[in-house]
Amino acid sequence: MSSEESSNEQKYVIYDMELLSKLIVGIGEVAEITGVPTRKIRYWEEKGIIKSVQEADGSTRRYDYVNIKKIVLVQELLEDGYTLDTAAKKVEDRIKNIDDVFQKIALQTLEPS
DNA sequence: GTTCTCACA
DNA sequence: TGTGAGAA
Repeated sequence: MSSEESSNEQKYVIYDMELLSKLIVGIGEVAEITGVPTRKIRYWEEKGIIKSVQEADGSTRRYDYVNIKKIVLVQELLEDGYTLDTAAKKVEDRIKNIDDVFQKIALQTLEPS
């Protein structure tokens, strides 16, 4: 999705957050789907910019919705010429901002004064 | 298929 | 910043 392939493609929007938050896939599938090689994913994790959730017995890395999203975002920023560190920082900031917004919304709607 | 580490670009 | 290769 480089630039302006805007109109005719109909996209599916997943709005079942409950299900979305439970999507956890292995590194192989993440690599295949996102186009980021497993080697690079491990490298990023080693750098601390993403983290995998580990099941007790298995040794294979598995990634949840948030981290898969990070992988995609970081990759886009890298393609735009950012360094890995700055890309990671921008991703963290964006996620934090979004979290803050929904935190405020949640507080306002769940605890109306 | 996955893991790690060392070395190299 | 990322890969290759070998070994487990």
